[in-house]
Amino acid sequence: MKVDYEVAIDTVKAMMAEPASALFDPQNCPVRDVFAHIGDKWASLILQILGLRPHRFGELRRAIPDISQAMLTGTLRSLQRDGLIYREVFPTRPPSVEYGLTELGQSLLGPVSALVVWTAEHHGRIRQSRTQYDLDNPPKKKKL
Amino acid sequence: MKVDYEVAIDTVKAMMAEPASALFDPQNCPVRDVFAHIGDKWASLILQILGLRPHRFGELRRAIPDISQAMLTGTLRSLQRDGLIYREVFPTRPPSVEYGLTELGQSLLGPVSALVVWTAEHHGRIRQSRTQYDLDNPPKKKKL
DNA sequence: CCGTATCCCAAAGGATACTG
DNA sequence: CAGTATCCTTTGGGATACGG
Repeated sequence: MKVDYEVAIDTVKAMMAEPASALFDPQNCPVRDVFAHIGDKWASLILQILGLRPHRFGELRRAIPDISQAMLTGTLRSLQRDGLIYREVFPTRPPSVEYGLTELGQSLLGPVSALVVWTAEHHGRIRQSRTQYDLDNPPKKKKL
Repeated sequence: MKVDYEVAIDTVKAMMAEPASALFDPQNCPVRDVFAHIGDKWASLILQILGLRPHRFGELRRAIPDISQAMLTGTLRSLQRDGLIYREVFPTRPPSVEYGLTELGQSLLGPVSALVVWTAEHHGRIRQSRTQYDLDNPPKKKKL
């Protein structure tokens, strides 16, 4: 599936132009709502990993060494609640649990990956910009 | 500019396949780094608004009624530091300040808008999924 | 092996008052 | 008008220990 960025930009502009656009309604804003999830520290990473293939709980832990068990469980729950991933329990001994993308999650993988690609391409320039900014704006001095 | 989601997905998969991929390096992961900014509660919203046209500080405040002055200032600083927006001061009395997208910010608008469009299209299904999940998983009971 | 519960600290974020 | 400083509350997220 292909997407034209110009069209997407215009679509969003049109959404914003509506009076009382949902985009500006703190209660009902899809952007804040969804970005709050996929934008969090771990969710998009998990999404990408599950995009490769389904993983078991322990596999995910090993794939993301610096995540705590509590956060992994919590993030998976949240994604599952949103219908982006499925959770399947196999009644083995000891039990094993597999996570994978639902169709909805799969459909999210495209736009998110596009953003990741942008990110990877421009990361250097962003870091450069930060360095420059910090040079121009040295840590402030207190009044004497 | 058009983007093929399949290509983006494959690109990211290739990035993840590399041994010691930067994507899994907590220190150097562009995804975490950039998502931490644009994924935050306000940054993407500001990006979209500035995509419409440059805005003054007060205009932004009015456009986003539920943002505190401190958060607005902080978010703008962060975006400026990353080189996504510019800040221009007009020496009027009283002074006025204009914010707008840089070229880099403009180039980010496409991928982010694509994600916003996805979000708007699927928000209903996500909310539905949440409701269903909450029905299936009633608030837990304490042990007696 | 998976998941939950608890505790605790650090950072995010809001309100308000003050300055250039 | 724009921005800073301070205070205070809420949340995010890590460590650990325990239960199914």
